[in-house]
Amino acid sequence: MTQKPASKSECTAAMLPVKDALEVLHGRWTLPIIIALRFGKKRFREIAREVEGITDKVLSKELKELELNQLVTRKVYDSFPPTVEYEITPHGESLGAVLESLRTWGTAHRKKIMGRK
Amino acid sequence: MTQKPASKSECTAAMLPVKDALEVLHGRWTLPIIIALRFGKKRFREIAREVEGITDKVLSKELKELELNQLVTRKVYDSFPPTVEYEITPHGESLGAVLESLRTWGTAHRKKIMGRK
DNA sequence: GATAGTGCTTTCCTATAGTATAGTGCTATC
DNA sequence: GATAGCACTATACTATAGGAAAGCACTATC
Repeated sequence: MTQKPASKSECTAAMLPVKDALEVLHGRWTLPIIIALRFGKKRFREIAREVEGITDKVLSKELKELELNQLVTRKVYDSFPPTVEYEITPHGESLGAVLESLRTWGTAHRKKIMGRK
Repeated sequence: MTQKPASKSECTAAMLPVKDALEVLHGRWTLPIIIALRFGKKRFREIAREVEGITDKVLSKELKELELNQLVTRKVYDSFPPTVEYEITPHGESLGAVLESLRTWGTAHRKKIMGRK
């Protein structure tokens, strides 16, 4: 699909939203967290346990970012030991299609590059 | 779409290829380069001019990575002033669908977060 | 009354990505 | 014969992501 003469503005326009999306998905932890939450709402400690290797500091930071991006909501029940629930938003759920296409391509890529598995 | 009990292995399996795909797409420059090449084969200097801000060193490194990932091919014509042509492979082209879904989601995200534009 | 669990925050440190700048061997042009 | 273009490579720096470890206010349990 080799197209038109390719002006700079065309490239930029084509790229901006893609860049936005990738900025949301980038880091090492964003994805594992989102995927964990796609299986149902969870508390801080639960996420920390499921996303192995992450430190509290980083998890806390990532969750803040996800909240800013309106991908998850944070509900605080101020009970005796603090209870905070994180839940994915509809907007977060809408990442499903993106994840699916990444998964499809990633699978093909993996076969291509690594031969198998 | 809140699903099953969510075992660790399920999450991992769901994630691996997605992670692979994101690893290919990550960095600041990969995408601009790929998009530039989707408009047609180009020489080193042409890419350098189109992807503004990139330095030669980084471009050279990124192109090597893309070649390793079999997303672009490198053809050297050993003429008087060196001529090297980079062209996207079919596998590289197959990123189109991914890019498209990233673009779609990114557009929605942009509207949601920034209010407009 | 010591211990453990909760959801964080703080400090300090390292690794990696990216930047800036210059240089190389060669040629064609002025 | 100076300059500029080509496709790189080299060196040395900065910025950002993330890691390790501890602390905090609080409570329920032993």
